[in-house]
Amino acid sequence: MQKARTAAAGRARQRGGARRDPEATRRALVDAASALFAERGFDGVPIDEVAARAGVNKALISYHFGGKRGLYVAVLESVLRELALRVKAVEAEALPVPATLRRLLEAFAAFGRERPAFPGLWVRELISHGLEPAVAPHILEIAAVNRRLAERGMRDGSFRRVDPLLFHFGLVGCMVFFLATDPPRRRAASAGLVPFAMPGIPEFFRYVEELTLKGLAPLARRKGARA
Amino acid sequence: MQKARTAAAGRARQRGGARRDPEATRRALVDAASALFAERGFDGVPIDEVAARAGVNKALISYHFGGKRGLYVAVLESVLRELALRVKAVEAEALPVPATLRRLLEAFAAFGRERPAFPGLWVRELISHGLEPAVAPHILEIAAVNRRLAERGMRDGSFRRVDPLLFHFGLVGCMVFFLATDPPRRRAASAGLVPFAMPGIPEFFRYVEELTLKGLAPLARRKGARA
DNA sequence: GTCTATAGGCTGATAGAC
DNA sequence: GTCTATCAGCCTATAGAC
Repeated sequence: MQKARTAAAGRARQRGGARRDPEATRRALVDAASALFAERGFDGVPIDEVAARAGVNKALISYHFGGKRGLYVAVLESVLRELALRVKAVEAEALPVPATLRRLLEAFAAFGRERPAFPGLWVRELISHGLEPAVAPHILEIAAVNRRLAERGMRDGSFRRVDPLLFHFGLVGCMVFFLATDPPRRRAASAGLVPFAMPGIPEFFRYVEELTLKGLAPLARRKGARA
Repeated sequence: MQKARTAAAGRARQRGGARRDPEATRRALVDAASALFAERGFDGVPIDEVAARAGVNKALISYHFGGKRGLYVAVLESVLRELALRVKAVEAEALPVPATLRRLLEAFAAFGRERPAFPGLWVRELISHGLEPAVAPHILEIAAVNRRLAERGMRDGSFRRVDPLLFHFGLVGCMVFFLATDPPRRRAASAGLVPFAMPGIPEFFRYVEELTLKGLAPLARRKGARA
């Protein structure tokens, strides 16, 4: 929890009207909302609680973000921006295709590890409200990285002919779904609802990596195609 | 929409107290709720509306299902039961492994076509509330079918060594995620938020089939391994 | 079993002082 | 920019008549 900073900021501004640094207020709100929404979803969190955790007044949510939904979108936007950044960083490493694929998987896995509740938040948003225009650019950037990877793979002989868009959706679909359902899967396992051990994220991601590499390999096998 | 039947039932019982067939009431409620929840999610639908659409009084929801949440669970249970039934029917066909895989994909695709909003409903539920004990058996049955398929594939040489559970999650993860996000993807495309044509369900499912078959094929290629 | 009517809780938003 | 106070809306659950 990065709650310490937030609470301190709240205390610092505790009394009095127009104090200072509206940007800090916005950030405190986004941080608090980020944690809370991730845990319980949009409908599960009253704005009073967000304001309390941020150490600011709830009226400020309307003032700065135009309402609860506006704050929510700001949260999504900030997190997805960061993910897109990481994905682009992987592309910039300019490694061979199989290594890039692995680094991409790792980037998503790391993201899921650091913010375990966010993939679920994102999937719910996508299903419930569709692609929010404010976050669309980040999503498109990620898709573009994946598509370029597929194209490069076809060019250099790592992959056979494949639709880059299908490649993209297959890859992120698997990953995001698994990450989003990991917390509930873990809970179901602990609750004894399931008669087997649930696979973990690293295990599953390794499977996806292997499946992708082998499934897209050209018919004539290449020396470097092993996982 | 199967609304005709529902509305008729409602009209038929329109006036008076204790009328007849409580089972019909329950079914009308589940049908109405199924459509409404699928469209707008649990929080998006007031029970008044469900009752109105079912042509019964809203108090009956508490009476028969113990509240809104109980009705919701009944909806999930009924739909997942049907999906599990279809999946088991595919297994009972006892076709060769690649054909079974294809029929499984088809069963999911058909399900998504007939109830386009349900995959989204299910994913949201999974993420928000975890695996509801009432539906867990159906989910486990589906997983079991997939696991047995993987095991059979390894036995008869269609597949190389693979963890059946990873196989299951990879397969349903891809499918369910794609189905759940298909409606919003389509909307995003119509809204011009995206600079390319979105792939359709049949296209994507064919890709998954091919990727799975080739990705899991033993190193020594087999004659029947082509899609 | 079904319906009517009502209560009670909670929530998001704003008006207006500082 | 920030805070206090308040409002109006909506939703679920139930008591009780038929």
